[in-house]
Amino acid sequence: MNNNSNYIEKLRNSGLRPTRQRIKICEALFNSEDTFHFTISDLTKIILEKMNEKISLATVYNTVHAFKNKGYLKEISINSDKSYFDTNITDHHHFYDEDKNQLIDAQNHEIDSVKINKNLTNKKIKSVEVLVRLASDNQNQN
Amino acid sequence: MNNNSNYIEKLRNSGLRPTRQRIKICEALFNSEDTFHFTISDLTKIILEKMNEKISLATVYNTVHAFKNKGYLKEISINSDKSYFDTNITDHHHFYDEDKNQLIDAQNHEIDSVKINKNLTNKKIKSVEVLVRLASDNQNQN
DNA sequence: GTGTGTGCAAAAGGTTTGCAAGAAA
DNA sequence: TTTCTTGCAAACCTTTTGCACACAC
Repeated sequence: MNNNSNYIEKLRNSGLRPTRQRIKICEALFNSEDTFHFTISDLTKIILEKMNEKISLATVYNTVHAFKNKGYLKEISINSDKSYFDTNITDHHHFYDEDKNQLIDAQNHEIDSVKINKNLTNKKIKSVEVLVRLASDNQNQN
Repeated sequence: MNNNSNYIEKLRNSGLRPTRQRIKICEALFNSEDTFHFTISDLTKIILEKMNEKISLATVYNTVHAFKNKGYLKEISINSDKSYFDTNITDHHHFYDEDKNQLIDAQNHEIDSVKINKNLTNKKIKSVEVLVRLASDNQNQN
């Protein structure tokens, strides 16, 4: 795993000291090819159970918010239960399966880009987020 | 204000007993022509300050959720701070002004309907929500 | 009278904060 | 040695819950 030297550099370049905890969190978040969604408690659990390391909640919050501010993570609004974060920082939309409580990245072709026809004087569009909620089709149950 | 008899009927038709508290909450929410957005604490404050009536938090939560389940209110996801509700229950999208922390209903023509190109076996689309985040344009500040 | 709704206070959950001890520069 | 970071516990806020009392029917 010489990824760690990349993380150290990445952190340093962002003005964040490469501490043991932050490097672990980088490993948990960015070692996989696949992007994924998580809550703070998911992440804490992953680090504790899969990586055998205990990082205090305050530090996890701290680091996740720092990463979000640096643009390494995106926050997603699904409901007000908790905050969900996404390691996929490209512009993309989401499907939310309400039966399985599962958030799914939409592929580019699955949701056409949204046209905004509004006069935005002195304002700019920061983001356009589409959330498509899905539920089982009762007319066609099985 | 003979609106109250409408509210009483509306409540009764929904299987909700028309209590003093529920009628007050109806007045607070539905007396105006204009739709609006609110949090539970907003609503509690409005009832307390503008209508001089104290309704316990538990009852406000209770009633707002009952109204949401009956389809008289919609819940909106902006962030995970708190739940926002909308008295506009038609299909519509939102702009969120991050400078003013203000949520604005999009007019139908302002956001074109979103095309979903996904194979949804045994699933149906429950809702499509677009949230456009706005911020001040720094290239054109004033 | 019976069943539902209300109000209070306590509890629960997620998130933030203050501060002393520890690590990085 | 200076500055930033961590960890813990306490605090905070929103939301939910349990239960006795009150109200609608």
